[in-house]
Amino acid sequence: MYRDDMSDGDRAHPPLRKDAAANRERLLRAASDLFAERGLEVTLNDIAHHAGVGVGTAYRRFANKEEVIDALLEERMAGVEDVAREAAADPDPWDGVVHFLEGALALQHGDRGLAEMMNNPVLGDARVDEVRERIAPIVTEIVERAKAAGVVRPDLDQSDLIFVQLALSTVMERTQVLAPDLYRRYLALFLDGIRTDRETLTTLPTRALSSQETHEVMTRGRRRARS
Amino acid sequence: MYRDDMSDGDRAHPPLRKDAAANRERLLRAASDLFAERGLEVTLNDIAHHAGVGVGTAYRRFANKEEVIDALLEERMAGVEDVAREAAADPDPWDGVVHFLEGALALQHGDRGLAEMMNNPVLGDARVDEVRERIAPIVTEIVERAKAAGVVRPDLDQSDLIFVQLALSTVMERTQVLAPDLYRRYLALFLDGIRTDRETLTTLPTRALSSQETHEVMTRGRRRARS
DNA sequence: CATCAAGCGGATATGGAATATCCGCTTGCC
DNA sequence: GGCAAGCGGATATTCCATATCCGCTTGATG
Repeated sequence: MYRDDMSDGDRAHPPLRKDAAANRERLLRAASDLFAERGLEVTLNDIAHHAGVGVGTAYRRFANKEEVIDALLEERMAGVEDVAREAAADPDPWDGVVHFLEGALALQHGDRGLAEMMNNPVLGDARVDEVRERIAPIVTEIVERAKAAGVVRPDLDQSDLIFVQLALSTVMERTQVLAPDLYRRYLALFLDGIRTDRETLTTLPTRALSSQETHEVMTRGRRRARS
Repeated sequence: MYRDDMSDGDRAHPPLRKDAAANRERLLRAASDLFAERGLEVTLNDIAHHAGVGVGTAYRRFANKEEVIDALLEERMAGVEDVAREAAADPDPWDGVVHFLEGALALQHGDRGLAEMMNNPVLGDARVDEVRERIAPIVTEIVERAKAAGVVRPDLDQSDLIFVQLALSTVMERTQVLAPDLYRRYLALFLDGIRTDRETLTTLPTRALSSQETHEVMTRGRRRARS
């Protein structure tokens, strides 16, 4: 199985006219912005508008939204893979674990679309799944190495990092506006729960939210009602 | 005996005919089932069908879905309040903390609608908010008591229980089908991160998911695509 | 047991939102 | 200068949830 040899969408088509190619780029950049900012729910019409081109142009270049997502987000997921590799390569096994979680979450922090992609089993099916499968063994390696070094509890499992990441991403999403870094507080708590070194407590990196703020976060959601 | 004048929702209405009152009950029971099972996204039409009555009947009794939700879920939220009170009354301050988290999550575990209600700031506005405000001080008490007793880390905050609950509810929802109890594993990890007693590790209550299972969970979501 | 308002069912109208197309006009390219 | 390629964006299409309407049925009442 080889990677797509042609640089990008050119395939067997006659090359795009200069203006058309430029518009394609503007569309991709607009999509990138919007996905990061608002998540994958933006419409192709939104993207066209944001790019300053007509809807028709958008639909002439991309059959549908998934095609745009695929074009953009496989590369983003590959970024997660890089983080995992870096983490696995970290000389200190414990730092590796921390590095992976912090890195993966930081990426999602800057890109809501990526977060949705990673944590929702919905869009951008095939290619993203493939990346996920490439990442899994690296995570296993990170965890096994830390266990072997005795720095994490022996009953920790590779899948635990995935689910903790999932859990924290929810906190992240929900507090993104009011307290964008709050998720790091809970990451720290979790890390203190998996370390073998039980002597010291990590200093929590973020202050907790006040009652008032908590109430606001749990109350004013921006996620649209289904109804 | 008869003549239950304005005891509940009747207001200034003449009392319902016997069959109509029965249907109203069936509708509420059906709604309760469906909310618990499928969450708040079910339609009033769904509810009517499940209750074995026509759609018209449903709309004659309830102006819209929110009215049904309000009728049912304020009481469910009150259940959470009870759990908080029990927890605050637990003789052991540490057990109180555990009790609250386990209890709140267990309630959500059996009722998807309740989970959505608690964690989504969307539907059933006014009354649920009010309950939330009644719960907040109890949670504060639980946490403060535990801190005073020295059983949890001093930098723990009342709001932390809320956000941990939020984080875990995501795991719970995502694994409900394949591994309904998995969330308890992560609850245990968090608890180990919160305790002051750093000598022992809690035995994790649930086995971790295999790679295969993890992949399945992260892949086959049932949450509808926005697209 | 006759009467009739209250209640019922469910086909269907309404509304809204996202997706996708069409067509008259413009523009890069040879 | 000619014309295929490209463009804009109004609009058709699809889908789905919400809500209504109306001819038929039924419980309550005298």
